[in-house]
Amino acid sequence: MSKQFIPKSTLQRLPHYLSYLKSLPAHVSTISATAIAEELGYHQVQVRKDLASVSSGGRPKVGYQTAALIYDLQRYFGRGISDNAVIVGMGPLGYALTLTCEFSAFGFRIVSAFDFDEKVIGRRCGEIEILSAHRLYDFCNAGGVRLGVIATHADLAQDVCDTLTDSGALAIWNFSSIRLKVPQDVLIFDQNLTASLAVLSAHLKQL
Amino acid sequence: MSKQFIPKSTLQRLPHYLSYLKSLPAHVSTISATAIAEELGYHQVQVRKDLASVSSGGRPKVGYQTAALIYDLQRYFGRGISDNAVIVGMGPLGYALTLTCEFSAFGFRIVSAFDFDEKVIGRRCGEIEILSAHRLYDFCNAGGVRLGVIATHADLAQDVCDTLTDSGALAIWNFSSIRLKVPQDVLIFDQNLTASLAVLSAHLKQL
DNA sequence: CGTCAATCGATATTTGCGTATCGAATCGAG
DNA sequence: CTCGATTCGATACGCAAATATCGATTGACG
Repeated sequence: MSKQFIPKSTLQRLPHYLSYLKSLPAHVSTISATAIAEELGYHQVQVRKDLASVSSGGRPKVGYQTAALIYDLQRYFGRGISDNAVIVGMGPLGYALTLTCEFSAFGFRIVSAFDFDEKVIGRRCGEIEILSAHRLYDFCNAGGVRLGVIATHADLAQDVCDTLTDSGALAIWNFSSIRLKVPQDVLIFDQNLTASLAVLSAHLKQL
Repeated sequence: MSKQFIPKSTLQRLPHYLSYLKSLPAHVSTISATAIAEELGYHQVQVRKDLASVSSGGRPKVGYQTAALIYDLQRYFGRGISDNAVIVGMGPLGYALTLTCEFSAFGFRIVSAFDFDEKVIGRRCGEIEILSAHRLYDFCNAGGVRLGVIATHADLAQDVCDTLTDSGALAIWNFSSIRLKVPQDVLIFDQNLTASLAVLSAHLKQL
């Protein structure tokens, strides 16, 4: 188990391991990297490396202890105090994200949602109340919000982003189609659906 | 302009160039790679390489012709006949994707949406009719569907995927959290929101 | 007309990540 | 107890993409 830097690509695979391990029947107490790789379509060496970064190792000829792996993975993601998060832009996409993403499994707590549209302000999305986006700055400043999810239109995204980072947000999950400018210490994670369509489109055209 | 293989990472940046160029005032007739890189936060060499893959080059001391670049980019994505696409799983996420993704800008046409839930079958999402997922196979077979968007729960995803590929789909845009197994010639593009949360969570924890 | 600065495009170099290889450890069978 | 099969983990290699470097071209200006 190395507590150091874990590459992004590894981090993205870890949830796959976790959900796969949890899907195993209870009597499977150990599992080999070979078996995991086979099932998930990864390379066995990659599986060993990935698991080594969060867990304390397996035994030759036996494999890894399923329960210990699950424990280590869950601890890695869930550990520590929950990070407060807000979501801005409660159109269909913001609405869907709020309802379907498992924020809590990764140590996040959605504390509020914001929108500019008077028609949705005051309504609820699940347990979350939708507030006016004009209250965003004050709210974040007071609540120690660390993650901001941006699901607004492109033309509002940079403003919202500035508000979030100015009020102390340290990471932005950006669903808008533009590149956000942020201070150096803020992590931007782009989830640009437009870019994905570009890849798919190009792939089909060049067949 | 190289008509050859364009790497995935480049393809994902191309839409950014396009939307930035379109946002420029009309009187900006030429622009340098340096300026674009500055604005979008890329490296200038990377911008030149990226643009070289779809456009026919700029001139030293002047830069690229804005209009020509926009034309080339749009032609690259929009060219050819529209590819038919279907979306399966009309929960909040499928609903949001259908309404907000600019499928048409990338040569896709959403021909239908599917769900397993009797309560939503028969309803409409924008101009799209929601059909029973049991009709998926026949529909795709008849309609020459090339792209399938999977926004179902994880436990249904593999079944849906099999149906899609069996009926001729060549690319899958996968929003479920599991790894799909597909024939070799089918492209899977994973848009795993869970994996993104993992990266964000890990980043905040290791501060 | 000649010089300088800006910019492009081609060719290295570097870096990050995936993959292969190999020795060491462990368990089971004979 | 010994041998062989399996699996782990460390090191070495390879590839693809990002970045650096450099010469070539163009326009501006004196």
